Amino acid sequence: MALRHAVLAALLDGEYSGYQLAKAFDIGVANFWHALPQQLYMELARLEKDGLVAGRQVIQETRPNKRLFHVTDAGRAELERFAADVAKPSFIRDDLLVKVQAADRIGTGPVIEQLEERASAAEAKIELLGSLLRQFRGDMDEEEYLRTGERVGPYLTCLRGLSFEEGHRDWCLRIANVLRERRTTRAER
Amino acid sequence: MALRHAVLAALLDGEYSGYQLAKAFDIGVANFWHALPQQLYMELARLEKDGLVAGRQVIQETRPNKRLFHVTDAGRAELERFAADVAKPSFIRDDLLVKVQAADRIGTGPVIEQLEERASAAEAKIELLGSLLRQFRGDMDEEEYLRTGERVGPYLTCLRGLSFEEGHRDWCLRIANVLRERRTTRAER
DNA sequence: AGAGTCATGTAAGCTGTTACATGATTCG
DNA sequence: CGAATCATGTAACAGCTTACATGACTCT
Repeated sequence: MALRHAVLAALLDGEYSGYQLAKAFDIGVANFWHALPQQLYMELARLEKDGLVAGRQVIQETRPNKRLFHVTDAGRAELERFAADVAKPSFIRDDLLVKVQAADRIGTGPVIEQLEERASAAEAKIELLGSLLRQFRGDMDEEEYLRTGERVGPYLTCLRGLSFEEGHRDWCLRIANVLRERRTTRAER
Repeated sequence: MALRHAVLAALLDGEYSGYQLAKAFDIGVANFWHALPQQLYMELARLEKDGLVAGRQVIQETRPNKRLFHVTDAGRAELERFAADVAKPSFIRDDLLVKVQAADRIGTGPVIEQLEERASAAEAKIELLGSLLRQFRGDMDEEEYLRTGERVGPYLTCLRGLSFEEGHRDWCLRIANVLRERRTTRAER
């Protein structure tokens, strides 16, 4: 059970509905965990049953009703326990890298295109994370915020996301160039 | 079915047994896909049944017998098809980042320790990848190898792995320092 | 003598994805 | 008027992890 702790950690800063959580898992939380909305609804139900989160119904008139969840003391204790035991190594799974591994044994055209699309997507995410980080730290500069800010957890994970996306973008562009040049060279032979 | 293509891509460069593949999935292939040996044995059986790989028995005297697999023409065609259709976005799942997200709401001691262990592990992987890359390119320098080398796919994915590990190491060390300084500051209050 | 490597699998259980299901409101 | 947003779930299926099972050889 691993999604469980990601949900608890994401829910530490206030009340969220399943729907809002799903959006968080698409932006900031995506830097350390990926999950689909269906999974979140199921996990929230399980967490509530186990007493690690509690929800309250909010009746809305112009919108469907929703349930807002927060972490209970038992939930915080569970996170504490989780933080202390050994972490599994992180792992990557990426279709595009599989394609690159095969790149010079198959047609490179579509792979080059996808590398460039990925680079654009990474660029967009970089900008998104940049503004998220600016929002977090307000008027402070980064060093000051990291020393004195109230809540730095989400800031730190976004920093990792930012560096990941930058590395990803640079690699995609470089590899796209390498493959394109190799294609030209071959065509000339 | 996603592991399937990772196995095909890893198997492009010759014959491997399940056991050898498992080791590859622990080093170079780990840069784009993670899988346990059990999964590989199962996947190889399925791939063989579907005619995408073929295996031949090798009888050994001082070692248990083994089966060496290679990609068939049908397998190569399947990879080609795979490379052309849209790639799912890559995603990360990392326990340690979950802990960092929660960091200033729980005890940071164990998290700092784990960050430093991770940094060492990343460092070890960086060295491993460095020597792998040197082995690949022989006497050539990187640019020359990327322009003229016979088979650059595995080199390119290792480059991504290298940059990922470097980013990971740097982040771990920086975050460990940030959390440690915040702890000291709090203790002084 | 004990640990590690070589070598291959099965089975149970847990996790994650895809497809299905519904329906009002708001924005362009 | 169509698309996106808000809002929550169920069910079937596919994929992954953990535990079990075996056994010889080599290195320290």
